[in-house]
Amino acid sequence: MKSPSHSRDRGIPEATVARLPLYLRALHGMAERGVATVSSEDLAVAAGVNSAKLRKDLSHLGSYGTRGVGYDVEYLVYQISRELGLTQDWAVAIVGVGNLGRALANYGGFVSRGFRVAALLDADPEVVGDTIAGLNVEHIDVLEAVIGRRGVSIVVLATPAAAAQEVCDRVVSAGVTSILNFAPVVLSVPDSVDVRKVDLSIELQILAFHEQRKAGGPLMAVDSAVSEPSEQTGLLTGPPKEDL
Amino acid sequence: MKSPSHSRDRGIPEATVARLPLYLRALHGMAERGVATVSSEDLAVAAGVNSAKLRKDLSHLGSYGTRGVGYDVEYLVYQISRELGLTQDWAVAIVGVGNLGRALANYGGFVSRGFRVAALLDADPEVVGDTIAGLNVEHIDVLEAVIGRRGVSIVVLATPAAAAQEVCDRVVSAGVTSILNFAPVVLSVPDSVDVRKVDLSIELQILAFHEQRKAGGPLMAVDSAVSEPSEQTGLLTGPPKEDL
DNA sequence: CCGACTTTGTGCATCGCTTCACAAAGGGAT
DNA sequence: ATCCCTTTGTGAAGCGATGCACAAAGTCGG
Repeated sequence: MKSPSHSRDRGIPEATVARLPLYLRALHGMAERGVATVSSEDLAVAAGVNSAKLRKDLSHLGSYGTRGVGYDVEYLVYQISRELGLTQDWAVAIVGVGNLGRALANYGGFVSRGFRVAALLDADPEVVGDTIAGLNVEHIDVLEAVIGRRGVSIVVLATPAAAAQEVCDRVVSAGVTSILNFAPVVLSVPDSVDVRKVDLSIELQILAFHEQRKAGGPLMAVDSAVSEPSEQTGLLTGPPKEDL
Repeated sequence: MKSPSHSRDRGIPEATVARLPLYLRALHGMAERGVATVSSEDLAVAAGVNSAKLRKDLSHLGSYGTRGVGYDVEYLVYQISRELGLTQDWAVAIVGVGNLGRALANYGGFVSRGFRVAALLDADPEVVGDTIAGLNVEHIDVLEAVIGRRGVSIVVLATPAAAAQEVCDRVVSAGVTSILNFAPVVLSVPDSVDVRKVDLSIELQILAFHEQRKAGGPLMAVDSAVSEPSEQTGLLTGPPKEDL
């Protein structure tokens, strides 16, 4: 399920799927502002893409535009939502209630459309029993039961790196086939399971690469950056845990 | 700087750059376990990629392998680190100290290699003055001063969506050209500025899409999706037009 | 009803990334 | 030194994504 484009994906390219949420967000904003119809050009600008690309993307869903006019905002919202599977409610479980897990649990946009946090799980007895964002934190022991009984189909992994693969295995055994992984490890899963990863340090490193290029190009002076410890930054004590 | 591949990038493709951190992480793990040399095959497995791809990626940095033997782990770590610009220290400022900002500030892997949190900034007087991960939270008013004086070259945006563009503009004016954006908005910046975005809800929506496909495939009852435009769309406002 | 104008949907050329497959290069044994 | 084995580095084919450019299709004013 990792492969770029599926045989029977009804021909919706992966690259298009990745952009649909972007269009959807832009459309929601427009709907709220009372915009009734929008041209591919305007929507493309709002989503930060090329208008030809946008039209081609939308054409994969069907012909939902009107030539000479544009797209009906509400209708398009519905069509994209349906295509993305947001017309139903997805039960999500968050495993690992460290700093990040807490942040995710409190993340409003989570619940907003299509997703519902159905469980918070952690191995640490210290946090089990806490209430976060109105949810009780349960012990990881009940993982399988929770997944089964509450119909969890998407699991968010926010555990320390060391625990991620083990939890992942259990989650997969329990029948979950969609995982969003925040732990900095390469998870190994069967082909039938979809894993998407969000990795802060990778993003920073990519930025650093380009930044270095920029600095080295024009007129690289002194590599500043390290110069002054400046005020209180010097006493950055070791952070609590390796937990993300 | 958004363009996929730069003319004078010394020819390192963007796709390759995005994988180098992955290789680096795998190599660090191996170095810690005392592995001296590694073959492209083994490293590829550890990083979750195809071995031919890995070799081609590494070949963009130079010929650092030994035929018949493999790659020297430590040497390769150094070469990749240098290429990514991790041999210097990058000062990072985190703007927006909500749940996510806090989690990021406490993220250990942050400081570990090449990156140093140099400032935490927020607009809310309630949190300004707090100490998080050993750092004092300062008011957003001093943004420009902090960026200038502490040599901040990478800014992490963890503000609410509504504030993101404004903060972004200020950050860019202050001379920052690398931004990691967690706010769910499309930032508009000059071409010379690199923006990478991390967007939880987009990732979830992509997972939902594939999950829906999986559910609809094997033996889903209804399915719809394919054949006809389906009439139940009526519950949303009427489509601009219908039929054929 | 017509003609000018707008905007969609898409064929096509192009581009960059992936993957295969293999020659070239090194190590080690005899 | 020679042969065999391993593994790298890369030419070339294949594949999907991008963006241009335009015909088709629709709107609107007269």
